[in-house]
Amino acid sequence: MGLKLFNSLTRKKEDFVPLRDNHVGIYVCGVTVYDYCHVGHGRAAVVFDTVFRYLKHLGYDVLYARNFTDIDDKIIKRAAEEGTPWQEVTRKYIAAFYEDMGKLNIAAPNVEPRATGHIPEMIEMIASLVDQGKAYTSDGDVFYSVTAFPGYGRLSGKNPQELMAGARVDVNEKKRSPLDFALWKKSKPGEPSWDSPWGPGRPGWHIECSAMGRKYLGVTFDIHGGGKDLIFPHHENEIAQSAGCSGQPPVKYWMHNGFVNIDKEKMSKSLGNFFTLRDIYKCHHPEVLRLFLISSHYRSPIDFSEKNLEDAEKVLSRFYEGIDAATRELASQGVIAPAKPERAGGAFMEKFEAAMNDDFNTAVALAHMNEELRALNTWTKAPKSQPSQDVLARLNALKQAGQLLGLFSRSPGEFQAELFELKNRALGLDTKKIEALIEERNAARRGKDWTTADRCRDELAKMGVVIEDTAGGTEWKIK
RNA sequence: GGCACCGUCGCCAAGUGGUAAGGCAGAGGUCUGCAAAAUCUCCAUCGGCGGUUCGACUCCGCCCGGUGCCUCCA
Repeated sequence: MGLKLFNSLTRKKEDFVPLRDNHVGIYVCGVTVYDYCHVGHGRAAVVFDTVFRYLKHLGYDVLYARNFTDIDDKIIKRAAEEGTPWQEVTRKYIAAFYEDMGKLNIAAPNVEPRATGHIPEMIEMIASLVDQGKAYTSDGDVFYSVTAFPGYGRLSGKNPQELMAGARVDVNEKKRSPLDFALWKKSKPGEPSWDSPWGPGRPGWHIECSAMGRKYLGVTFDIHGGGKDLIFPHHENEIAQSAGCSGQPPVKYWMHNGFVNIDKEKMSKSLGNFFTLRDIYKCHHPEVLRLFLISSHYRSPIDFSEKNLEDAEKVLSRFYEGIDAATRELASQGVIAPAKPERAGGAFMEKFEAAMNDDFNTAVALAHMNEELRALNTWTKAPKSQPSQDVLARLNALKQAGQLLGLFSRSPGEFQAELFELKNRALGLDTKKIEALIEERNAARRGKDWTTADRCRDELAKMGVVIEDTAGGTEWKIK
């Protein structure tokens, strides 16, 4: 059974068939670099990173492009606010993007084009549209004439007539129709500008994706992704431009991820209810955030809350601990599990792939992983129940599945240490005191002085420390 | 107002025309001096009302409740 994915254009789940044999071209709208990324940006990045990883896992030769919008009104505005050149604004936030997204274990796309690096390509497309009579110039601006494109509204399910009627669009005398959108914007004095056949200016937002998608992936490519909020007008306009230019549909499958909500409301700048990734990282492990983000289907809205992150942390810790315990048990039998799992098979992998093949159903994939973890734990407690080579294969499969989802990027030890660090930042625990208490308790236990032993444990519990007596000694962690 | 989408156990979250995955929390058991961890068992009839059907939570209609898009937005 092959991959099926939901195509926003047809609103149906479709069999995925690449345009060119084994090659897949995928373009995802990145971010406009004028501020720090929030959880919503994180979700989009995680969703398409997971798609990217999984397509490669299926054996496709994937070419993944994700852009940076590094020139637009918001950037110019931010530069003015910060009193810095606009190039400094984009430099700063691109660096922040890599830092924040890197922690989410987002793999690098094959190409990361920037709008400002592709002005000639955009100008060429705009010129072509003007030549074809599908765009017009107006006082130094160039607009796309939406009425010239018969399929307008198909992706977003909108009717141009109705859009026109209910147009709340700004009144702009330069435009022939309120629905027309800018391909090229005349620059005001002091604003960044590029020379063009229509005078100095800068590109409109939509044209960059059309130009860069075409340049790197071809006139028609396989998958175009982005957040649901980009469907209209951004992607609708992109189709109009690209198809208007070439006469060909630019994209075969459109994929859109759902929003991150806070109390059922969309997380957004204007509502002010957003959390930046770097804020989250102050209290939560990035991989916990990633697990949270893939714990529901990518097209559904997902409610961001402290409780949900805590749940995700418990799940992730359980995975790491189970993998760690199984790995140790195997090692004790002289079986060494490789850190990087090889290509795995087996019943579990088949179920995992079936889930992922069903429009990237990560929630079901995780359910299978939980079941497999339970089986693994059962073995760890009773190692004679299965041959260790079989267990090694199962462990490998579980790790591989997790890594396909961008999880298990650390060793169990690293993960525990990072989690400890994070939690201890708030508690500021006195490690020496904890170890002294544990020693006191163990001394009491040796003397069967259970009252003292329990008192020590209660005291530790009050500090937020949980202890665990194992065969190898007493271990402790922060609750 | 127009167009979409959603409403599944206390919480999170899959799913389906033939009687509901998984996680958290909870109850009980095993293990443990006691715990913790792990494991086992238990724990929902799917917003409401009609209809279609041999059979619906899954299809249709209406109602109630919630959200999104229609302006920049992942």
